Amino acid sequence: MPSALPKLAKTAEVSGFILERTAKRMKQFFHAQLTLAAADITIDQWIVLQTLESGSAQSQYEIARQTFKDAPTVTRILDLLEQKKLITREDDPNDRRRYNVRLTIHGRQKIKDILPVIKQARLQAWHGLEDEEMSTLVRLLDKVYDNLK
Amino acid sequence: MPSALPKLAKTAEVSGFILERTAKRMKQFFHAQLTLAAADITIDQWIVLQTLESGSAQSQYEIARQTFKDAPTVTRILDLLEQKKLITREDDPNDRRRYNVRLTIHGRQKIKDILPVIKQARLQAWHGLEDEEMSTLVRLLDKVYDNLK
DNA sequence: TGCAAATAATTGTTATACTAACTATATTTG
DNA sequence: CAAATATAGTTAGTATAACAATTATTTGCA
Repeated sequence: MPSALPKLAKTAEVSGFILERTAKRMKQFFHAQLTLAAADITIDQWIVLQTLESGSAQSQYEIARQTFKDAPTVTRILDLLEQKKLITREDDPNDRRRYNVRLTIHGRQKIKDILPVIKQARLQAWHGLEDEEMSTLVRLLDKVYDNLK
Repeated sequence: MPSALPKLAKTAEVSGFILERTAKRMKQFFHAQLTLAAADITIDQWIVLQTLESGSAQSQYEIARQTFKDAPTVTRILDLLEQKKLITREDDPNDRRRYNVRLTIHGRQKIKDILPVIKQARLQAWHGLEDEEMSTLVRLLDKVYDNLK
């Protein structure tokens, strides 16, 4: 029976596709929930806001690192968040190349308003997955991630 | 011990992030491999080419459905592939709204040239994952995908 | 038959991503 | 200390992606 090898190759062929498809759908879904809630921010803007929420101000470099976005992308997302008055850029007194990016009060309020929407969306996304399945999924995805470093 | 519930919430919080991170890295990696091989196409253009490879000409609607891209995205990717003379759009004699999209000889050659690069990249991406792990991953991703329909 | 609804594709707008090139400032090192 | 190098951030160009609106054509049904 010569089907073992072809089957393996076939799996590798579709897995990348399934991965991308799911990630895309997830993004679409969260984006749709934000639109529905009239959140007036995108999911990527949300990711940046949430990164800032931990407390202290952060450089754009640090934001890029934590969100896995690149520097130009962070620049533009921050431009939009600044327009919406959700963040400010302050000059860093110790390094004049840098900004310290901070949430405004308005930005903190936005997070408070939107968090329930995000939590609800997460519930739906992971519905029916056991605890153990979740950690298996994360473990396998991390393995792939490490393979591509 | 009150850690069971928080741990669950925490997992749901990071899983979407891990999923997106891995999908993004995968895309970056394949894109980098194509660039390295001077393939002169992007990964999304590759996905469309590969969809066309099965043989018969296809409508843009069909390409969109199979690749999970939307119609405008397919239109623009095909514009680029047409510029590069890798595909042609022929009028469909039975339905004047449609095009039959076909690979050119040049397009078929491009696939032949690039396939080894893609196969090698797949090997690296899925390195160290058992057969069973692969199918588990696909099963779990599909479950999430279905949750978001 | 005739008209409303559905379908295929395009165009326009906004956002994200990658690359490259650029400015300004800091750091290293010879 | 000065020159080379590295780092932080921005700008520009191209590609992908979602959404909405538009055009042309076909289908469905009264």
